[in-house]
Amino acid sequence: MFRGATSISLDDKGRLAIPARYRNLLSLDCEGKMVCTVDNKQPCLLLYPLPEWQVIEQKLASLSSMNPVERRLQRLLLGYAEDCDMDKNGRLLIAPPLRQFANLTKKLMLVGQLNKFEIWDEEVWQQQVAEDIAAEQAGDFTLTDRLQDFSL
Amino acid sequence: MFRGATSISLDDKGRLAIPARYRNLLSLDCEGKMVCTVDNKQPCLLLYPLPEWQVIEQKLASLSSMNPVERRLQRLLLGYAEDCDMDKNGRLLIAPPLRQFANLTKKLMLVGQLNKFEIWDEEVWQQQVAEDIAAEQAGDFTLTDRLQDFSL
DNA sequence: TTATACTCGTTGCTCCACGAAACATAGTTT
DNA sequence: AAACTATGTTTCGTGGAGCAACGAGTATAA
Repeated sequence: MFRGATSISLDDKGRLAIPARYRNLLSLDCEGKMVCTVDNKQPCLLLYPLPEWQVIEQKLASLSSMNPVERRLQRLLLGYAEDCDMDKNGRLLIAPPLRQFANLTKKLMLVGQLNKFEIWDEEVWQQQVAEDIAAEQAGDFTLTDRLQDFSL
Repeated sequence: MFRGATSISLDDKGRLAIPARYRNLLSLDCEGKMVCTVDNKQPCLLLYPLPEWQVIEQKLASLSSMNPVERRLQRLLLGYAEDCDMDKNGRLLIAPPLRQFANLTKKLMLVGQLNKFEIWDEEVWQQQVAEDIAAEQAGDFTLTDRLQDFSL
């Protein structure tokens, strides 16, 4: 699956060129069809190959639109969701609302996260990483059940 | 199904041009026949393809007209419901009472929510989204059972 | 170590499709 | 019959998709 972080620049139309090393896999996996939406906790975008996205959509569909909290999640994730298809040059267009949400300007980071990518503005990404490292090294976390059994 | 938010302007007759990418699906799904009504929780409109609406109508019919809360829901949704058919140019007319309910003026947002669309005045939508994001990022929510297992 | 070839990322340009607004026609009501 | 409303048509402008070329960085070989 997808790993690694790449620095990429948007062109003046807001298009993002997928690194060559991911293109074959994406063509096979989903014919270049992907869905981009926002992360509900962080100022970054999430980019799913279509099959992966459909799983998410299923989950969202099962939420109750009468419950305000669940409705809010639906509104955010579905409202921002956009189909993004790779063009013949391996690029995809990021819609203006999404760019605005993640503060994307010129340089961004495309970060492989197994079944999806995260898309960060490069500056925001640098900051985020710095904070994460500081927190880990300070031992600033509460051990959850799942981390108990986690060995690297 | 339907996803993504699009900014659209009403023409001076109160007509709304459905984005081209939805038109084929809508033609196949319901021959352009849709039903528009109000949302009971938010100042926005709900736009259902006819088959989807018929499901809703069934559910509404099954509510008790003796229970004041259920009765009120029936009155609102059924009272405002209007048939909206796409014309030959992929546009549909929003009746004045509906426009008034959602404060629609010139610019609106058409938001795909799986089996239906939401229609918001653009300014109101911006505000709503800003609130939703703030609430999510602040961790300001009560975990429901369904959200416990929700992973993106 | 240096030179050459190739791949990949970036940018500029052109063409076409879609959306917005204005205009035109038909139908209805008083 | 006149005016108003609803529906259909046309035109224009903007923005997105495709195409091509340039440049930087890397690998390979002499």
